[in-house]
Amino acid sequence: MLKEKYNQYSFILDRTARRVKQFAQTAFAQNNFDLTVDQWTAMRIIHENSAMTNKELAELCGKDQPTFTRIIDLLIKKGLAERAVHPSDRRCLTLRITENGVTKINQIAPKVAEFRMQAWQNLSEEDFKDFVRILDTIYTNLTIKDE
Amino acid sequence: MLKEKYNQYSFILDRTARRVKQFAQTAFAQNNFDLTVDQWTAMRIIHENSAMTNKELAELCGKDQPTFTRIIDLLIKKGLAERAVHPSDRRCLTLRITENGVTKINQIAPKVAEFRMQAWQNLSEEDFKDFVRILDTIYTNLTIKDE
DNA sequence: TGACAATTATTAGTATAACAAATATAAGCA
DNA sequence: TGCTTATATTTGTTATACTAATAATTGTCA
Repeated sequence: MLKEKYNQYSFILDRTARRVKQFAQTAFAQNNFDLTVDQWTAMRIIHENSAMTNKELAELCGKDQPTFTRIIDLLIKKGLAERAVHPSDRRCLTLRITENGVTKINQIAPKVAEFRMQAWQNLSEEDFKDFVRILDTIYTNLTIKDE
Repeated sequence: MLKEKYNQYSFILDRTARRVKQFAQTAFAQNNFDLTVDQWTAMRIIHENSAMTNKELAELCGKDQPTFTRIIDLLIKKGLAERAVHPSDRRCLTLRITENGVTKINQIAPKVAEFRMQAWQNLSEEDFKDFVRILDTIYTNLTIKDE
C-alpha cells in the first residue's frame, strides 16, 4: 500500500493538467480564437524557432510526427502557417507562420497570458521554482535514456 | 513579457502530464492489460466508492457525464463493471466492479504501482508535499466558485 | 392533484489528438 | 550503383472532450 501514493500523484497531475487545458480551451472558445490549445502552442513554438525543421519542432511541442503533421494541416487550412523546403536537406521542411498568423499571435497573446494567470494565484515565487524543478525531474525520469 | 512565464508553466504542466500518461499507457500495452489509463482510473475509483452514483463518480474521475458514460460502456463491454439501479432514486445509477474486474484490479495494481514509481525518482518527501499542494492550489484556482 | 421545472443518465454527432503501419522522397555511404 | 537510414506524410483506428438533444424520473408549487 506504500506505493499507492504514486498512483495518486499521477492522478492529481493528470487531473490538474486537464483542468488547466480545459480552462484555457473554454476561454479560447468564448473569445472566438478559433484555435485549440495545442494549435496555439504549436504556433508559438514555430514562431519562436523559425529556423528549425518539422521534426525538431514536433519534439519541442512534445508531439509525435503524425500528430504534429495534422496540427500543422489545421493551421495551414486556417491560413496561419505554411510549409517550405529546407535549404540544404530536401527531406526536411521548414515551417513559417504567415503574416495573418503573426497578426493573430500578437492579437491574442496578451489575452492568453491573462487567462493563464488565473491558474497561478495564491502561489509564491518559491512555489513556481519548485513547480518547474519537480515537473522537469518527472519529465526527465521518463525520458528514454539513449538519446 | 512578464506574463509570458505563465504560458510556460502551463506548457510544462501539460507536457509532463502527457508524458506520465504515455509512459503508463505504453506499460499497460506491453503487459497486455487491455485498459487505457483513464479506464484504469475509473475502475479504481468505482471500486473504492461503491455506494456512489454515476454522477458523483464521474466528478471524482474528473470527467463529464457523456465521457464517463462512454468509459463505463467500454468497461462493461470488457466485463469489468456493471450498472445497477439506485435504491431510492430511479434516475440515478450505481456502478459496481464485477468479480472479473476485482480479480483484474488485484492482479495489475501492484504492477501499475511499480511503473508509476519510475516517474517519482530523485524527489524528496518534501517535494511530494509541495507537488500535491501546488497542484491542488492550481486546481482549486480554476474551480467554479458557486458550487 | 396536475402542470411545469429540475435532475440524472444516455445517445448521437463532431473534433481533436494519440498511436501504429505503410508509403514516398531524399540523403548517406559502402 | 545499391542498400540503409532519415524525414515527412498518409491512412486507419481508437479514445476522449464537448455540445445538443432526448428519455426517464423526481421535486415543486399553485
